[in-house]
Order: sequence, then structure tokens, then C-alpha cells
Amino acid sequence: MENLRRTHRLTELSEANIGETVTVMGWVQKNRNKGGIIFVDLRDISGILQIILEESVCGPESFQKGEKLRSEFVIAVRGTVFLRAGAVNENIKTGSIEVRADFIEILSEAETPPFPIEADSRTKEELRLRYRYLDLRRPDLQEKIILRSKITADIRSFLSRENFLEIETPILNKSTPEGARDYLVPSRVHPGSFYALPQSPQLFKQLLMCSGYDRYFQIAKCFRDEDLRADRQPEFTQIDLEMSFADVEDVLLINERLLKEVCKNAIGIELSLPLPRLRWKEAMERYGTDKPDTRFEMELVDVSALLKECEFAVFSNALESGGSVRGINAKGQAEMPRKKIDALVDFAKGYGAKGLAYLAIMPDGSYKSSFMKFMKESELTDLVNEMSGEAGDLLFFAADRNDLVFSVLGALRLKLAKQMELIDESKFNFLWITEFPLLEYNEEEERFVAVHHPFTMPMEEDLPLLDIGDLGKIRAKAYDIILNGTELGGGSVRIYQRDIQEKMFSVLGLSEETAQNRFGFLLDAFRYGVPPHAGLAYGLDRLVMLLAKAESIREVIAFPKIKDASCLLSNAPDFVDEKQLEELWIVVKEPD
RNA sequence: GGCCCAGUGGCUCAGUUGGUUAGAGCGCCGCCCUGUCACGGCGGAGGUCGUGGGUUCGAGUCCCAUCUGGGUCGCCA
Repeated sequence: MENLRRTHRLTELSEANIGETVTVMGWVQKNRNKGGIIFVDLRDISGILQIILEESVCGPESFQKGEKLRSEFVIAVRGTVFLRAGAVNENIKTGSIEVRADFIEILSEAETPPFPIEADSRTKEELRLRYRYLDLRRPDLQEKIILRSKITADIRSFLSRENFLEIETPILNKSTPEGARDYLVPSRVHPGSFYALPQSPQLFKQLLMCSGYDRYFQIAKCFRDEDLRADRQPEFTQIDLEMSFADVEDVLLINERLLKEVCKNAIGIELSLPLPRLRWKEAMERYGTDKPDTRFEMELVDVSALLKECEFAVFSNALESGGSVRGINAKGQAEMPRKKIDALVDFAKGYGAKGLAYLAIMPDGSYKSSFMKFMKESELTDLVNEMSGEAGDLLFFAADRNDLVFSVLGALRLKLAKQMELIDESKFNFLWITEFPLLEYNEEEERFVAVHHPFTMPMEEDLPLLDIGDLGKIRAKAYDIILNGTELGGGSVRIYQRDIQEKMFSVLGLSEETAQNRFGFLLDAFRYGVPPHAGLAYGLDRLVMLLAKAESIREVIAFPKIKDASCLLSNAPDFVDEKQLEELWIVVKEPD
């Protein structure tokens, strides 16, 4: 190895290098031994290159090494670049050339890997994660990790050019039990005291605004001790940014330019600006969700007004108790088999619906429906017209409290779109959702809680409602950025006026003492001159996942955790020595 | 915490209404082959079906429990 220095990555070589003596290194992808000639497909992170071994060129010593080669051996090859004598391999970048080795060295031997190292792996994820270091050798996973690095670099570059300063904030923080569960870190020096890992750098970035760093960003690791999902990990990365002297419009406009640049550089997609916007209320009414997938239509229709006199108890009860009846039209699905409809009804029940009413408009114009016997002919006709129902369509209706109707139909809409293959996977539909509600009522805690966080600024015209009005109706200067039905990020204009902040704490049921105890350092800072400020944070993992067209966030994280938040590779979390616990003043209860 | 899906050689799968020594492709091992690139030829090893219990004359196949992984609801200010 002392005498060998790598001169090129494998696919840096091309016909331009013909005749050159080069030294390359990598992993053996495939060894095709024809007896007197050995073809080796060598792999590194750049791709594949064919190496040829002939005893007459490389001598017996290297040739014997060539005969020993197995998958995943690491080798070094010194040789000359030739145009291929045989056929060109169109499948690889270096398919027209090959390196004729005059010397090879086996740098490292390898056991047979437990699964094939190849693109488009069909190996079950459990095994891949247990051997993640092998999984990460696979080209498609490498592509995603490379894309992630590129996106991160682009974001840094853009924000730096826009005069944002990258500033790190602490990982060891104070726990603020509002919101997600914290990961706690025991203090050795302070018996019984704990740090919390950040759920986001929220408070610190606001402090930075107070300190005059008027544009801040950070690529910040964040932690939330909640259950995982395909797009949720307990530790994840935020692109966190904050701007002083800024309102909603300032944040949205600069982020649109950021997204445009990232999309263009990372995947060659040209976004047209401005990005579409939708108010929260309208999003809920049209799509049943605050993160609509706008790649297909099938919008919700409120049919409550038509059903005031209706005798179908499910509908009338919902209306009488202040709820609504809304429907969606599954175009051309009238012939859906009963079994499939029943499955959709069960699906709806999973979201809390008591049932799901349906009406099929048969090709001959007749109706087939779960509730027609309770309805007048004219009511049915009106209903069908309101839903733009045509022969061959299948209509679904949910009747309940508004929030339930929205969540049921919002989920059903997505489910149907997938079944009906309505989603154009080539689209990248960004969408701003604006004017989120400031507060929502939490049944369990029997109080209003912040939808975004307690520092979110109400909209000016709704400020009076903080004193006298319906708290649930207050709109906030809060916004989310959505891509293809996934929440990519969100942010808000922050409260910087002490009186408004105090009112906010008060409606949240936080006593002055509690607020001071939890956020006192921020409130104190606000006493010494605070600029108006606003910000946004993206989930970097989700952004990369969507741009990479990955199925799960785990595909764009080098070392992800599994569903129960453990790591199959390292076996974290794990038990620790009694001595460590003693130092930390911790006594572990026997699990029940 | 709830619901749903999956678990058969190293990998990916098949396995008919429960019925003889559980199959295939790839991979692996050995021998042969100087233009292969999904290389080819010949030969070979390797599983008791995630685990435990039950039903049965008989279970990979049915039942119960459990473990491992995935999806989702709750949760995620």
C-alpha cells in the first residue's frame, strides 16, 4: 500500500484517459473468472469500472490474487486504461473502457455479505438496518445520502448569500414540558436535575434576535420522545431560520426563493413563483386537512344545507348537534365491489367515524345507496347535483362533528386517490398554508393549547378576541409549507410585545410564575429591546425524502432508528453500569 | 395503548381443501473455461418452516399466546 496512491475515482476515468497508467481502489462487485482471463467489476462510491487480469500482463502473483477475489474484497489495481476490445456495456458509465491491470493488491478480504450489495434491494429492512454499514454501500442509498449532502450544501450557500449567520445553539437545555415529550439527560453535578435535548432551537433563536443577529440559521439536530412513523424519527434535522424586522410576507418570499434554488440544483425541477397559498380554513373545508395533497382534485363538498329537513337520523343528528355532512365524489367508482366499500367504511371508522354513507350512481342513472330508503327522491337528486355526481360515480358522506368529518374525509380522499391511481408522481406541488388557528381546545387537559407554540403572534384583527372572544376563532400569523401532502416545515411571526405575551400565557392557563419559571430568560430578554421577528423551520429529512422520492425518512438518514426508537445496528438504548447510575443519582425501578 | 400486515435454506419467494423424504431462483463451496459483463458448463453443501403451547392419526398449512420487523390511529405545542 505504501507504493500505491489512488489516482482516480472509478468513474472519473473515461476514453480521455486511454493509455494512461492509473491506480484505482474499491470493492469487488463481481468476479468473472474465465480461466485464462479474469474480469473484475470494481465499485466505489462513484460507480463501476471493469478491471482485466491476464497472467501475461500482470504476472503470476497478481493473477493468483485475482483468482482469490470474492465479493466485497477491497483491492488496489495499478494498470493502463484501454478502449474495450469486446462489446461496450451500455449499463455503466465507464462501459467503453477497462483497466488492464499490471499489478493488484488485496487490501482487505471479506466474508460473504448477508445480503446482496446492489441497487433496488429487495432485502427486508430489518436485516439492512442491522448491517447498515453494508446497506450504505448500495448505490441507490448512496445516491440519497449524496443528495442529502448536496441539498444541505445548497441551503447553506443560499442562506449565507442572503446574509444569514449560521449559529449553533445548545444541545443540553432546560426541559419545557409544553409540547412533545423531552429526552432527558441526568446531571451528575446537580443531583436530581436533568437537561433536556432540544425539540427545536426556538427559544435560543429568539434570543439571538434580541441580540441583534438579524438573520440566523442552523442545521439543527432535534429530539422528540414520541412514537415513530414512516416520516418521523426521534432525532431529526431541522433547517431552522429566524429573521428580525420581518413579517409573514418576508419569511414566505425568501423561503420560496430558497426552495426554488434547492429544487433546481438538487433535482432539476423549476418551480414557478410565487408558490400557491391557501388559508387554513379553506384547506380544511376543501381537503379536510391542513396539509393537502393538491396533485389531484376530489375536494370535499359541504352538503349540510341540503339536508336540513332530512329524516336520515345519522345526518340530522350530526346537523342538530352543530356538526356537518360533507361528501367526496369518487369519479367512475360506482361499480366498486361491496367488499371494497366495506373496507373503506372500516377505514373511516379507524378515524373515529361512526360510519360512512355511500351512494353509487349506476350507469343507467339509478342509485344504489346505504341510506336512500331514508331520503326523499328530490333530496337524493339535489345531493347528487351538489356533488356533481354523474352516472358511474360513487359518493361518500360523513356526518359528525366538523373536526371528525374533516379527518375522516381527508384520509378517505387520500386513500381513494391511491386506490384509483390519481396521483401524478412526477409532480412537486408546494403549497403554503396560512392563518392557522392560534389555539385549539384540548379535551384531555380541558384547556386551550397553542397550535404552534405560545410565542406565536395572533393576527392583528383578531387581537381583541384574546380578551372577549371565542379563543378557538383567533387566527395566528403562522404558516406551514406543504409538499405533496407532507408538512415540510412551519413557522410564525413571534410575539414581541409583553402585554400580548402575558395575555397569551393567561389564556393558555400558564400562571405568571410558571411562565417565568419556564421561559423567564426569554421574557427577561424581551425587556431590553426586542425587534419584531419571525421564522421558519424545515424538516430536512422530509425534504430530502420527498425530493429523493423515498418511501420513508429512514432511506435518507444514514443511521436511522426503528419503530420503537432503538437502533438495530448499535443496540441503543441499552442498560448501563450500576456505577454510572450511582454517579447520576439514579435508581432504576424494576419494570412491571 | 389500539388496529392492520409480514416472518419458510445466506437473500427473495412458492408451498394447492392439514397428508408421503419442504421446492425454486439468486448466492455460497469445488472443478473446468482467454472477452465476460444477469458470463457459461459440471458437481455439491445448506432449511423442520420466528418461538412456545394446543387441536388432530397427522400442521409450514387450523387455534391461542409470545417475539421480531413494518404501516397506521392516539401521540407529535
